[in-house]
Parts: sequence; C-alpha cells; structure tokens
Amino acid sequence: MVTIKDVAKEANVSISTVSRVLNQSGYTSEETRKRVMEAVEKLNFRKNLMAAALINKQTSTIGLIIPDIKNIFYADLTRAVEDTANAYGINVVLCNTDNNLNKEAKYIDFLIQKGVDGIIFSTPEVKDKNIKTVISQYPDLPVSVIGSKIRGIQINEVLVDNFEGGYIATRHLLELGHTNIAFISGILNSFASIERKKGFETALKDWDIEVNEDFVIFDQFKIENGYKNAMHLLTKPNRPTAIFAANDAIAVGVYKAARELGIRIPEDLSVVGFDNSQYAEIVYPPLTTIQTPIFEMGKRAVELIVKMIKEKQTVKETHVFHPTIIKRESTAILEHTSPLRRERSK
Amino acid sequence: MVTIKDVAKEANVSISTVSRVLNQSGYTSEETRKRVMEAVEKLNFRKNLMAAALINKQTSTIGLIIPDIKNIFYADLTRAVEDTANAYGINVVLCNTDNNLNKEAKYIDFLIQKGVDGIIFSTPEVKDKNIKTVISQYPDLPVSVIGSKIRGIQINEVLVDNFEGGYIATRHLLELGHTNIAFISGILNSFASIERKKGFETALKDWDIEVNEDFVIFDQFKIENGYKNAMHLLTKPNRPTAIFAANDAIAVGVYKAARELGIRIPEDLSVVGFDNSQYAEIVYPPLTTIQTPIFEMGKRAVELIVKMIKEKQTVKETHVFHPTIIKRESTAILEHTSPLRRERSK
DNA sequence: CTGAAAGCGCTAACAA
DNA sequence: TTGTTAGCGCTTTCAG
Repeated sequence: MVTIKDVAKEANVSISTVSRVLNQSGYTSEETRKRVMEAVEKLNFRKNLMAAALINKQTSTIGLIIPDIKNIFYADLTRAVEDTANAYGINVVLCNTDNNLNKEAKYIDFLIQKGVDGIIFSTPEVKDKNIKTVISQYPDLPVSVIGSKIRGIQINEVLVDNFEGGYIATRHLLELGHTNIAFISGILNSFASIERKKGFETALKDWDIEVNEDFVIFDQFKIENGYKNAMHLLTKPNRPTAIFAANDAIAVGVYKAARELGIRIPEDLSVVGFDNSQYAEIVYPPLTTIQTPIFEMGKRAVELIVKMIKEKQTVKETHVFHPTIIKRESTAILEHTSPLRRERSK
Repeated sequence: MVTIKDVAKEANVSISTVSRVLNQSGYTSEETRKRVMEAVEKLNFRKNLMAAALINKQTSTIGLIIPDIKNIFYADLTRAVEDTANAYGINVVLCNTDNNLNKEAKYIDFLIQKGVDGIIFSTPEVKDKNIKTVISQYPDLPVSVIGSKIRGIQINEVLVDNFEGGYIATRHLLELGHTNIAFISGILNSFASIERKKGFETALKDWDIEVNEDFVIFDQFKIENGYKNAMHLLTKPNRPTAIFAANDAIAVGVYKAARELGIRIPEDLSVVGFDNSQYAEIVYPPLTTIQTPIFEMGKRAVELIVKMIKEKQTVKETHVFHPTIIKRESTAILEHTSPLRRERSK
C-alpha cells in the first residue's frame, strides 16, 4: 500500500507538504505541487480516507435505513438518495430492516461505530423508538426522516401530504359519480395509512357521504393483501363501485381479485392507487394513481444532512411535498359502469 | 465522544486492557473484564471502527456495483447481497453506475480510498475495463463478479447458465408446437444476450428449424424496447406465434404491444420471459419465465469475498447456477392458437 | 494478567 | 513556502 510517506520521499518533500497539496490547504509553490502530483501519479497513490476520517471526523458516508429494497418504492427512493449523495461525494450504506426494530438497532449501532456522517430513515411504521434513541444519544449526528412524523421531538422531516393525497384520490372518484367507495390500506401503524384514511374520510364528508366502516380496511401494503381484501369486498352483496388502494401494490391485488371475479376495470370498478410506482404502467388497464415526488424527497433528505454537516449545527426542518394525481385508465364515470353491476351493487 | 481512554479511566485499568476485553484477545481476569464491561455500559461506549480499521486493515464494508437499483432484478440481487453480508457483519455501499464506465471508475476509486474489504460487480455489459484495472492494480483486493464472464483474467465469477436458460425457454415453445418464434433481446454487448441467443438458436436447430434473422432483435433490456420491437414484429405479414423475451421487462413490452394490436396472449401469441421477476406475476396473464436463482447467486458472491478475506488468499472460483422454467399462463399449445391468426401468420 | 509505548496513515498547528 | 511534531482512537508487541 502506497502511503503519503512514499509520495513524500518520491517527491523529495515532507509529508505535510504532500498533505497540503492533496487537500489544497495552505500554501504550496506551483513547482512543488507539480512534483508531488507527479509522484502521486507515478506511485498511483490513493489517500487512505480512514486515516483522514480519524482526524476530520468525517467519513463521507451516510446510512440509509429502509424496510426492504425489493419494494420498488424504496428502490426508487434509494436511487434518489444515492444519486444525490454521490453528487456531494458521499457514499450510502444500505440497511434493510424488514421493519424489525432489533435489526434496525443493530444497523444503527454499526453505522455509528463506523462514524457515518448521518443517517436517513425511511421507515413507514410508527415505531420510532430507535430514532428517538439516536437523537437523544447522538444529538449532533445529522438525521433526517422521510415519510414519517416523529412525535415529541424536533427532527428533519421530509414528508408528502398524505392527507391531501387521500383527499385527491377520493375526490377524483367522487367527481366521477362514485358514492360506494372502499379504502384498502396498509398497516394501521403507519402515518401513510392514517393520513390517507383521513383524507379519504374528509372527502367523503365534503360530499355528504357517510363513511361505511366495512369499506375501510387496514392490512399490509402488499399485493397479496390487496387481493385478499378486495376479494372480501367485491363478493359482498353491496360491493363498492370504486376502490382507493393506499398504494400501488394493493391496487395490483385489487386487479387480480377483480379479474378472478369477472369484474372489469374500469367499467365495473374504478381503482385508484398511490405512489405512481412502476406497477402503475405495467398493469392493464394502466393505473390511475397518486404521485409522490420520491426523487425530490430523497434528494431533500440528503440535502438536509449535507446542510447539517456543513453548518455544523442541528437544523431541524420539516419539508412537506404535495402529491398529484396521475389519471390513467383505471377509473371511469359511474354512468359508464355496467348497469348489471350497478344493479347488483344496490 | 466516548473513547477507550474514558473507559480505561472509569474502570481503573489501562487502555490496552480495555482493548483486550473488547476484542477478547489475550488474557484478562474475569474480574477486570467485568469492571471494564460495566464502564463500557455506563459510558455507553462505542468503538471507533475507523481507528481500528487503520490497524486491522479491515473496514467490514464491501462495495456493490450495479447499473441501477430501480431495476427490480438488481433490487433483488442487492437484497441478497446485503442480507448475506449483514449476516457476516459486513455493510454494503451501494453504487449505481448506469453502465457508465466513468461513473464506475469514480466509485471504484472512492471505495478503494475508503478501504473496502471487497467489491462485487454486477454489470451486465461487456465493458470490463475497470474490473481488469482493479484486478491488476489491487491483486489482493477480494472481487467477485455476478453474471458476466471476464475474458483473459482469473476472477471469482458467479454465473447463471444463460445458454441453458435460452435453450429451455425455446424448447418449451417448441414443445408447444411453435415454429415461428422470435427472440427479442437486450443490448448486444452483454453476456446474457449473447448466451441466451445461442441457447435460442441451438434449440431451434435441434428441432430442425431454420433461424429467421429478422426474428432476432437486440436492443435494450427495457419495457419500451420490448414494446417497440414487438410492435415491429407483430405487424409483419408473417408474424411470430411465439416470442422469447430476454428478460421480463421486455416481455412486459410485448404484452403491451400485443394488447394494442388485439393479439391475445396466450391464444394468439405465446410469450416467455427471463428472470422471474416481480413483473411476471403482476402482468396478465401471468408470465411464463426462466428463473435465475438471484438470491443464491448474490449470496455466493458475498461468500466468495468473505472466503478471500478470511483465507487472505485470492481464491478464484467460477460458480455456475442453473436456471429453471416457471410455467405460468402466457404460453399455449399452437393448436389452440386462434385459426384466424394462424391463417394470417402464414 | 496488566501497562507502557510504538505506530496505523493522515492532518494541523507551530516553527523555521 | 516548507518541515517538524503532536496527535486522531485504536491494537499490539514487549516488559513487568
């Protein structure tokens, strides 16, 4: 391994001079600079960042904690985070927790031992014990949270207005004339579920429609759960004419159930998803869904970390992004809904 | 920040004793061990792994270089790698290169400066310049490559038998009675494309069917390219009755084209994909596809790295995994193909 | 069994 | 403008 010492010898200067030209700090004559660079080139020297980190207290590494990279939502988010971090010369260490608090705690411990410059959490469930511990135990460690609100503490938050998303989705259905709308959500213990449900209910109320509690289901944000619950809902004598799925995966499950039951989308059933993930364009008919600006959110989360690192002070900001609806072909005016089905659904 | 020094003071021992109990190296009396551990607990001490790495020359971090985590194939692979690495107490730094050699080179540089314990490459294209540079410049750095063969050098390789996959896929179609089979592949410069094509052609030859060069297309491994090329193929006067898509994304594009043209799958057109990705179960009808054991491959790649780290010698092994076909509903016997279409396709 | 001391590769005063 | 020196937090001989 080539060290700064070897370079110094080769260039006939002291190691501090080498350090200076490497870091462009302090004064160095153009001539020695050149000599050093030549030596660096010749020996193919690479600075040992670990040694530097020991002094700088900066590893140019951040940790990203998510449930599962296989979930496309997190894949998109991860890409956004990694791209942005990379632009700032920062690497990201990936941590898949499966929403397991113990696993999460272990990752956090490891990251801290490694001296990461910050941690980004995007953990959907309302289990913020670890985050709170980190904040209280390492108050100077830059942290930002994507997608969840942490109660009781000040922290960098990057959020999408889930209430608004739920409202917009439901309003779209309402405007198409639907009144019999179901909401299939993910885990109850998540801000996304809670807020989207509030948006759903508020829209219904604004249209003077009573919320049918049988039509509000919390389960998991997965295809199979969407399928299971849609099966349940769509085989009721008084089945909904529209379903608002709390994410696109659930919507995919709804599609599957509808297909098995011979219910056509959108003729017999309108479906709205959430996330505007890759799924939305793959399914048929293309899914109308709520778009969350994932890239922007991931980017902002990194920027907040970078800001904290640079300003060496704990900024605590909350950024709320607004969702938009992407209208595709999974929703239709109620009048167009097949009369037979309408009849049956009364 | 709490250091080993603080712990030593608290426990009334020297720092070397603390180091010893922390690493369970050398002798320590049970009593002092306890005292030290209590101090560790009390002060909530976390070892600074960077400092340790400076001496051990081990960072317990590996780099994973892929084109794009948003591509579900790589998301699955990444999860496999991360899970396995984590089991060995190793973190993974994610690097998305977009198949850009410059970007890749920068990542490699950064990883080496950080002193990663190894690098795993899963870069589909036949652009192995950087890998070769790494191997020659850092012969002791553990490296493994997933999915590609690097010519001219010895290196750890974890491969799937793409030829076999191509053969099996085509044989399945052949056995269903298809003779007019097209192959839509990804980029020509990838081992996957090349080998799968060979398998395709060999199967055809084994059935005494001449390869129609117009029916062999290389483009990109993406939905839109599958769509574009399927459009082209399916609007020919003599259109294929079956398409073997070199990955599931391309197959999704084929579905889209078929739908627009009113061609039913599998009645009018059989489709086989490759990868058995999430897409395969989301589309309708569920896609028959070739399964590559991604998890096993990712796992093996990490194990090879770990082996190299432990044995401190450069093992160079090639592991070939075998693909299997997952039969779902996108393929059908030619006799069942609608006569009208069959007529037209003559 | 324990402590003193050297040093990993680098940075940053401080002198010169 | 450059070199000397003292560490960063830890591990590891080597004495004791």
